[in-house]
Formats: sequence, structure tokens, C-alpha cells
Amino acid sequence: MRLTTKDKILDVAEALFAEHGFNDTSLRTITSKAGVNLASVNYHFGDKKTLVRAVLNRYLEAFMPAVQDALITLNLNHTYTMSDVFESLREPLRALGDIRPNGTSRFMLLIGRGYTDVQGHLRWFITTRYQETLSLFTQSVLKANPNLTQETLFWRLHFTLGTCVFTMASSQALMEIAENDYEKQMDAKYIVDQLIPYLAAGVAA
Amino acid sequence: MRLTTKDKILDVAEALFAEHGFNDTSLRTITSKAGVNLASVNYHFGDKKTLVRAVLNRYLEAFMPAVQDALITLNLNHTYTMSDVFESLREPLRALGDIRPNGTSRFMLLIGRGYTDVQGHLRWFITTRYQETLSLFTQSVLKANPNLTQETLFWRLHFTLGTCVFTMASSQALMEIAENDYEKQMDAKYIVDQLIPYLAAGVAA
DNA sequence: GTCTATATTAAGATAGAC
DNA sequence: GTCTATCTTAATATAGAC
Repeated sequence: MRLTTKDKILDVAEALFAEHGFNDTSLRTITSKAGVNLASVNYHFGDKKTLVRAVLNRYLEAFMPAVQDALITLNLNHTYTMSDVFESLREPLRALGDIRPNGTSRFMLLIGRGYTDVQGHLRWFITTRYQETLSLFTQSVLKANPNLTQETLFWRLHFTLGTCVFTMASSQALMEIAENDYEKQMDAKYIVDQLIPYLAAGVAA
Repeated sequence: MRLTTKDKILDVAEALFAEHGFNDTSLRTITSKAGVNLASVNYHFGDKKTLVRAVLNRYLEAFMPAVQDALITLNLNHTYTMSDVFESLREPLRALGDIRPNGTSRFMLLIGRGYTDVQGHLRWFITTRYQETLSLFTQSVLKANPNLTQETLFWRLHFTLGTCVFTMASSQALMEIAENDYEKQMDAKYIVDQLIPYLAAGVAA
């Protein structure tokens, strides 16, 4: 057998959580689709909350250090633009596609679910464990446009998160429509290309 | 007795749906908090899906015609800016606060929940019933910036929808965080003030 | 580690008396 | 229209054999 039970659970849970949300994905659905026993979730993870965190953490532990590195490199410059800040996210996001098929959109979906589902424990987990990187990002945005107040910045970054989450959630449908209408091959990279200037413009406005 | 059983159910359901989402609010919680019998939901509304649509429709039937009117008025002008288009949404949104206390944020929350919870029936209900208004909005955006290609417009309007939906869905949590951090009283009007320039900048970029 | 079987809780919905 | 009582289903979680 190629995959351990633990990994089978993680892979299937990830797909289902991304598609239906955490609360609307039952352990029964996960285990039956993964071809493992219902009780194995509790054996390997203890409870559902811990499974949720484990799924998200496979991405976070790849993504966050990559962002951290990119931002540190960016900050070797004395000045930079808002576009430069958002460009720093491009490669770390793309690289998630190397970890797992559709890794980029999966990750963005899961993050969004963590905010919109009732998952206080998840928000707490992310912001406390990766506080250093998150605050380096905000500092960089602020350095790119020092006229932004802390408060305006707070709101615009959340708007940005919303844009990403929703886009990735509907990316499959959107790409199909766009491919039909504009007869052009679409992929996750293409969407990110459309996204980055839009986000930079909104945040810098 | 001032309120009918039906209205008591609608009022309580609205508050609970907005706060906890549709799937995480049980009929038992609604009826006990409303002081009515559990079976009365099924008597008056048939099932939970219909109750959900009834709650949202009290707002939609006020909001959509107001947007329609505002856009028709806007289009009496030969030219207008992207800001003008998004400004057209401001008064219809504000006016929801006259229908019911906190009407604006309630409505925004419910719409957001309709997109992020698994509520396909709700998305279908909105887009089919109010298609005319929705398409008038797209036409107006295009008139505000005729340089946008169909393709760019396509993507940016979806980004915009994502920003709105996500913001609405998490507005309660965001307001609480912001109130703590910036010691300022937040309300729906304040969020709309933050949102409109961000959206206009991103779409026009 | 994995399985069956089951405990426990809570949900939506309805039947039928009043 | 309203109520009690109940049906049916499905969720998380765990005990205990293998």
C-alpha cells in the first residue's frame, strides 16, 4: 500500500473540506471516500478539530516560510511599490501546486473556510503560530504606501483575502466559462496574473 | 399580541441566521427563542429552505428595486465614472437600516452566508429572480470604463463579488476585531465607506 | 492499527389530538 | 393554528475484540 491511513485521511479530508466546508463534511464521508474505517480518524487525530488543523498545516508550513523569505529579500531594498509586495506572493503561491495537484487553489479555499465557517480555533491557530510572517507582510504593505492608516490597511487586507477566497472557490467554473468565451487556455497561474494587479490597485487606492 | 407567529419566527430566524449561518441554526433554537411551537415552522413555511428564502426576501424585495432605480437614474447621464456606479449602491444599502434595526449589516451578512454556506437553492433564487437588476449593473460598469475588455471585466466583476461576499460573511467578526483594535464604534455604514473606494479602484485599475 | 458495534446527541419533519 | 409526542436520519465519539 502506497499511502498510510493517516495520509489517505488527510488527502480526502482536504478535498472535501475545500469543496464543502468543515462543518458540512462529516467524518463518515471522509472515511468512506478514503476507504478507511470510521474510527481511524479518532485514533490518528483525536478529534475533528485536530484533523482540520492538520489538513491546513500541511500547506501553512510550506507557504509561510516561503513568504517570509520573499518578504525578507524584498525588504533588502530601501523602497518598493505595492505591486512588488503582492508580487512576492506569486512564487510561494505557485509552489503550492508542486506539493499537491491544485495546491494553490486548495490552500486559498481552506484559508477562506477557516474565516467564514465557525472555526474560531482555526483563526487562533493560524494567527498565533504564524504571527511573525503575517506582521512582516503588513509592515511591507505599509512601507509601500506609508500614507495608509493602520485601520484602512486592516480593512483592505481583509477585502483582499475575500477576493482570493471567492475566486478560488469558483475558479473551476470561472475558467470553463472564460475558456469558452475567449477561446484561451486558462489555469491557476492565469488567474493569479489577473488577480495581482486588481489587488494591488485596491490596496494602494 | 403584537406580532403574529409567522413574523416572530421570521424576526428571530433572521437574527440567528445572520449570526450563526443557516446550517448552524436549528429550528428548535429558532422556535424556542421566538416563544412559539416547534411545529409552527413547518405549518407556516413548509420546510427550512423556504424559511431561509422568506427571511432573505424581506430584504431583497426592498433592495433590488432601489438599486434598479438608482442605476436607471445614473444612466440618464451620458457619461459617469466607476465611482459613480459603486456610489449608486450606497443609498439602497443604507435604506435597509430603516426597514429593521441593523438592516444593512443583517442583509450583508445573510447574502454572504447564502454564498459561503452550502445554499445552492438560495443562489439560484437570487440570480433568477433579480437577473434584470444584476445585468443592468454590469452594463453600467462597462459604460463607466469602456476601455475594459470583456475578458478583464469578466474577471474583475467576479473579484468584486468575492470581496463583497466574503466581507459580508465575516463582517461581524471583522467589526469586533476592529472595535477592539481601534477603539471606535463600527457599523455597516462604516464598512461600506471602506469598501466602495477599494472596489472602484480595483475594477477601474 | 484496524475493525464492529454501539452510545449519545441533535437535527428536520410529521401525525393526530385539541 | 397550536400542541405533544414521535419518527427517521445522521452526526461525533468511544469501547472493546482482533
